[in-house]
Amino acid sequence: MNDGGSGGGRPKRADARRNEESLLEAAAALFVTSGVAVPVREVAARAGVGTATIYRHFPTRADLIIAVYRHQVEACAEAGPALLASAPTPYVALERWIDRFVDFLVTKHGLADVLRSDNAGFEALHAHFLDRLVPVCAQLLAAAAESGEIRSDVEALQLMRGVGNLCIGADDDPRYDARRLVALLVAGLRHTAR
Amino acid sequence: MNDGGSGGGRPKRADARRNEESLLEAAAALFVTSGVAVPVREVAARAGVGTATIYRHFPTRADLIIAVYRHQVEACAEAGPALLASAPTPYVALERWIDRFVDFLVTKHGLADVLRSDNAGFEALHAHFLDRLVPVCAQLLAAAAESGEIRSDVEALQLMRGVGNLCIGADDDPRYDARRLVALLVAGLRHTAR
DNA sequence: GAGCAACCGGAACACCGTCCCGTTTGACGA
DNA sequence: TCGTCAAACGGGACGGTGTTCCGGTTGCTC
Repeated sequence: MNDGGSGGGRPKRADARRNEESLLEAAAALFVTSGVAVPVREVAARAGVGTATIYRHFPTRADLIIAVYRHQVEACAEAGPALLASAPTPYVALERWIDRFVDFLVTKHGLADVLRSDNAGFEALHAHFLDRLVPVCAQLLAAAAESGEIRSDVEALQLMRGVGNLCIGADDDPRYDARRLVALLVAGLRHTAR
Repeated sequence: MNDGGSGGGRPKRADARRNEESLLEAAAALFVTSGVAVPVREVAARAGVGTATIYRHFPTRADLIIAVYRHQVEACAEAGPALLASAPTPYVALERWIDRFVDFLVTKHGLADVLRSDNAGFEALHAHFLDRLVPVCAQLLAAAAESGEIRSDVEALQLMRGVGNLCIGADDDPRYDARRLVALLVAGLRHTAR
């Protein structure tokens, strides 16, 4: 999104890059304490910039969220093939990868809440996250299907959205165990006992 | 909540009852077209009353939603025992009842979106809906567990919330099939093939 | 028909996201 | 080193939404 200044065509101004960094830092901190829906003004205030600046760097809230969690999503995506290689069976790899994805969602207050919506301007967020992760999930699903462990008529996108939805509200109600329900959902993929 | 006037202690004034009716009617209509998150002013305007009036009758949005859907929730609750009696096995009854619950959620735009939140003032809504439906669900679960069809370590509250969550955003994305995922979740309750 | 309390409507307030405009400041060439 | 100018900035203005307050109105009762 930005370039350090070495190669590119039109390097950003130094203060602009500094502000972008400040905003990312402030957002990351506030996301932890107040959730991803924290008011724009708060992020701007904490970063020591004006409200307009945040829009200049991150036109929508989704852009900010993407930027903050980009590397974590990347790590999750890369974990897919690794798990497939290391786990005893593809199904186990799928289980573990989904578990990791759940971890990612649950530890970010309210991330799942916002991941769901298509209607808002969150399509960008949706697009980025899913574009990166759905293929990984699809690979795991295909492997597990081919090994005969699970049914083959469920698409990765569906599964991911289902998992995402199940994680909504997971962190503000101790009686609700998202991980448990996700495990149930994944178990539902297996061929039923008959 | 109100009394027609026959039995009770302190009958409401006629205009108040008229307004409450108007509000319910307006809300029901707008919920269908604009979802349950329709602005308060719109409901008030359509009912031909002031904004304060809506707060007088329904202090929170949850109260309004409860009032609008009260009889449908009731019908759903009553369907539980009926299905248990008519279905071939308790598990099938559970399947059908859950399906009915999903119908209820999906046909109301955005109802599930709001059903999830504990943080807001939606606890009342949560409380009412769940208080009424969880016991029914628990009964079905217990019956299916006793007949040996499903595992017995999943609580009704968990299942209901999971189903509710899976229904979020079901009506604004044709590629997302909540019913399908819920079926998967319910299938996950069965004992795994080994 | 009069009095009173319940009730009403709309304006006022608070909060949030978004956009605009006058000002500042970093980068670069002279 | 210094002047120039576009990029970037900040804070305030705007529109929309939920919530509350207050003066006026209206139904009920005696």
